Amino acid sequence: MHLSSKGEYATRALLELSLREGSRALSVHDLSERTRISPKYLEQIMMRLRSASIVRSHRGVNGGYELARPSTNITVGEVVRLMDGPLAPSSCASESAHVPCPAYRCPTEVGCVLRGLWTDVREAIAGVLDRTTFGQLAERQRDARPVEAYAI
Amino acid sequence: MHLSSKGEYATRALLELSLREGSRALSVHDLSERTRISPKYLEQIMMRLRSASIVRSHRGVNGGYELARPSTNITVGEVVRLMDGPLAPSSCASESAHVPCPAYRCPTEVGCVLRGLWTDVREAIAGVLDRTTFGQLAERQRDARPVEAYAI
DNA sequence: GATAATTCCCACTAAATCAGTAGGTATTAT
DNA sequence: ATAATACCTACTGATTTAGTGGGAATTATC
Repeated sequence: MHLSSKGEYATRALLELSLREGSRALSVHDLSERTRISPKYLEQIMMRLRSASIVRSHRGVNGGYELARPSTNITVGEVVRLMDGPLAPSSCASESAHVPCPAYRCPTEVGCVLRGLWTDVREAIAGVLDRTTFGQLAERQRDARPVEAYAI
Repeated sequence: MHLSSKGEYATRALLELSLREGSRALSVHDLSERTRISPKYLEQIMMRLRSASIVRSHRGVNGGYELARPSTNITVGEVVRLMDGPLAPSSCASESAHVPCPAYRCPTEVGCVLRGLWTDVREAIAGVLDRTTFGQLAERQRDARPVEAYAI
């Protein structure tokens, strides 16, 4: 049930952008230093977020990326689905990319106990990720003690 | 967040064994026909379940596999962890295989908002899978309308 | 004791996915 | 004009996935 690095990096990058919402766009170069993600890899991730209209970009000098919508209107679930595919553990339980079960004890899918189980898991995951926005994460981060306050 | 085929097949095989709990052991050959899983692949899966003491085996003619414990005492979470590794989406949120975060905004892990999020997801998944036993699944299956009753 | 059914065990593989890297083009502020 | 940026496509090496294959050991039955 592991998230890919794309999923993890995309959330990191978007949290960073959410924390500086309102200020000017951040270049991949700067964003990669702040998030410690390889710049060329991050570039691909940002392009994918752009084509999904989660961020928008400006080219040329002083260009970069910024959120395309308010951070309170971008859910983690949306981003994880974009980078890693459906949340469901089995495609028979997926809403976004449903594929019917093989016939094993599941002829009509209604009443298949395994499908029921995977659906419960899907809903548990979606319950967390679809209700959490980057606005909330940024708020939690600001409420926490600042990073510098920790002894390392 | 997709389950591997090993995880899915192991649950299918164990559900099948749970439905016939008490009767004599089932060979890989028979089990593979009932679950529609390639026999050689299923063999590997059953061996792994055996070395984890979830099933036990008998060799020779009329040999096969049966549950090593009552089905009410085998959770889906245990099986999924065995076949697919930790439930947590990120290893920083794993109980069973914890690996510290990279330093990004998470110097001591306490108060890291992303870790908090992945921990919430892990708990949501574990909340379903660790509370569901194969005994329950078998019961649900028996309560459902029998497969033959469906029009196909 | 032979035979056939079975688990056990190890090696191999083709395909897919992952996690990037490389290099060039287009755009734009200065 | 220049330099900083995003845009785009292709490539790659490592790992994982989803199996297959073949033979040795064990055991019930004849």
